[in-house]
Amino acid sequence: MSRPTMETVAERAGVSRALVSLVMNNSSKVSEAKRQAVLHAAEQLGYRPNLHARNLAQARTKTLGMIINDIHNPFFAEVVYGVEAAADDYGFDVLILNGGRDAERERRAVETHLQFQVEALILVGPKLDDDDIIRASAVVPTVVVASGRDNPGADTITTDEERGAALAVQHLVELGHTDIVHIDGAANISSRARSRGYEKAMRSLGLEPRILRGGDDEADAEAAIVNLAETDSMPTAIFAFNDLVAAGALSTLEAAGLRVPDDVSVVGYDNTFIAELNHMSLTTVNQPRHQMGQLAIRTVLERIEDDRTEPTRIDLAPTLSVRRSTAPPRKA
Amino acid sequence: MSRPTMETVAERAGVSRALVSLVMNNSSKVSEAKRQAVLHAAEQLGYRPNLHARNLAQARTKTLGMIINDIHNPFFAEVVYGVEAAADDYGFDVLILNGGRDAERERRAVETHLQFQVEALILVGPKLDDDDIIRASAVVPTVVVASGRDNPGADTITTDEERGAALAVQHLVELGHTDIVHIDGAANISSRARSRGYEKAMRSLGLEPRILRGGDDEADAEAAIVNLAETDSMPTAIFAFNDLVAAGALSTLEAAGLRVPDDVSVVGYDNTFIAELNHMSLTTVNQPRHQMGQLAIRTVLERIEDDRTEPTRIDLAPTLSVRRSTAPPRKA
DNA sequence: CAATTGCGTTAGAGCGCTCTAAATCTTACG
DNA sequence: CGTAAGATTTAGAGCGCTCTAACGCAATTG
Repeated sequence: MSRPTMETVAERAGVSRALVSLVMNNSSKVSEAKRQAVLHAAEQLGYRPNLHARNLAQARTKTLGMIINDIHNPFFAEVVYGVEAAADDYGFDVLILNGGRDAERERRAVETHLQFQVEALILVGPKLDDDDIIRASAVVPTVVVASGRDNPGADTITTDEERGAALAVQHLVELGHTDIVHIDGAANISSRARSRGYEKAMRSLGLEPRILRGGDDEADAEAAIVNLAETDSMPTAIFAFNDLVAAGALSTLEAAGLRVPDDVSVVGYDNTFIAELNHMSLTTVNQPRHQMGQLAIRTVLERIEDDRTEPTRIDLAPTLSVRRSTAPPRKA
Repeated sequence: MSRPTMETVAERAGVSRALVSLVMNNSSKVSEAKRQAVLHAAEQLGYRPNLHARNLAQARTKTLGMIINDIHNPFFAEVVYGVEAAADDYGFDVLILNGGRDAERERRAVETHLQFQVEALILVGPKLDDDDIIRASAVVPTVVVASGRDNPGADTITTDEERGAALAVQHLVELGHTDIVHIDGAANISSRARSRGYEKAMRSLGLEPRILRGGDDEADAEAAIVNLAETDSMPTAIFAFNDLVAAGALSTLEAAGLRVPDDVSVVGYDNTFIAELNHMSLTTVNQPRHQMGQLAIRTVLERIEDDRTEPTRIDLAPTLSVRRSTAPPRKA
């Protein structure tokens, strides 16, 4: 009652196993008659090639391993779609493993993928440290997506996050704001670049930067804003580390009786789903996620084919999506 | 320069290939000395067992195939976490494939999983039709999660969506509402059960149901509400098909100058991420997603072990998460 | 008509691993 | 010291597939 094999199909079709193999790989050198016979037999038996056997026999698997930082986070979903679209074009399967925001789990996921003999590894927003990435890329071509730092040994696809932050600042300044506070991402991997971008942009425009410690979600924003309201002066605009922090800012501000954007403008980062909700309508910095996913695949596959050895780094340009959470400051 | 095999390790450690195999499967009948020698050699060579070879040699793969309706949708993420946690306990790997809201892609994903010889299939909110599911479950034990209908041949894990809708109605009625409109999910798979639940609950409380055609996202809600405002009478409460539709209702209502919950109460469904945002704070029906994921694995694995043949159906109880989008109706 | 060509087909080895059965080595006991 | 029992180790077949080399046969050619 076990599954039919090529042998079974061959017998039924009255041909050799090798011929069945040729048909399955639609080789051109099979007579139409035999091809039909084989296909028919396969159909009848519900035959399905065993990928493990095939992968073992060929030296390759035509399979890519992708690890996503956190499947919860819709930011990564778009990248996944880009990856899948491109992989499809090249005829590769993509196996997805969930990192679950945990470096240890990611490490195990890498191990699993390697045991599956994937031909390349795509790490989306990895929690892994440099050593892990070096180790992985020593075994198989590796590309890191959406993680700002340099990834030794691996290809890297990111956006210029400093620039993204600058775009946000620039937009606010153009609206007339001069008192702009940044709530940062604390220990988050992208936090450094975004804060730096904010700070540089402010200074270059002759404005004084003010950075508050935030985090990566709503609750973190609340603390920062309460602090602002109580001990410090309220600015006319806030540039948040990401959309979630911005969402937190929105509700905390409104709870404090301040209106967005009339009293305070708010800018987020990532252009997630949340920012798009009409009810939030958050001005935010956008990263071309789909394109990033596609480029990741192209880069790494081309690396396999041309066996290039030095890693590439591609920095894409972020853009600003202006919505209704920003407006000129209230006239003093 | 190709990867080391068991043979390589065996040679280096001065033992037979079989012994290496025993060590890799940490068998108890290996002397400590040899075990160390083998582990050491493996370490030095960066040896990694080839899963394809292993899967071919054993009759089994210890791998499960999961297909997610849409990786964009955070609703499913929680289910994934439940599935992964449970699969871990049983020592199974879970391979994730993205359905991308497209039946055809899901069909291909099933095919891929079957070729990988997964031991069971977990379909989360599938777009597949009955025939597809019957076909799949004829080949491998299959469990469907979060898809209300009966799935012939497959195990099913859902919540009682009729009951969920009733909870929403009940809550609104307890607050004092009598004029409650439902914006449905149009062709969406869960739409029927939720509308039916709404309708039954209304009637059993002696109230007249009013159902408007919605859809599955924000834009669909807008049309429905505009219609309500222009040609029909505005109710005091709206029960939306899901959180996204509810979010759409929120913004459309506010754009029309109506306040939530002062003028109109709004209830969503699914308790996603969005509902939780402070700024939205949506009262919504919750499904125990994590538990659903866990149960899916238990059910299907137990099915493998006990080789039970008739499919099981588990219906979990939904609960209501009350937040700030609902309140007593304004006194007339 | 024998020799050559080329297409369609097949035999058989081999991919890296597990598993059974058998071989070898220890240890213990009379 | 011989031998049986038990503990380790190994040889070798086989998992389902691909791939190379070779084979059979019809068509072509001198």
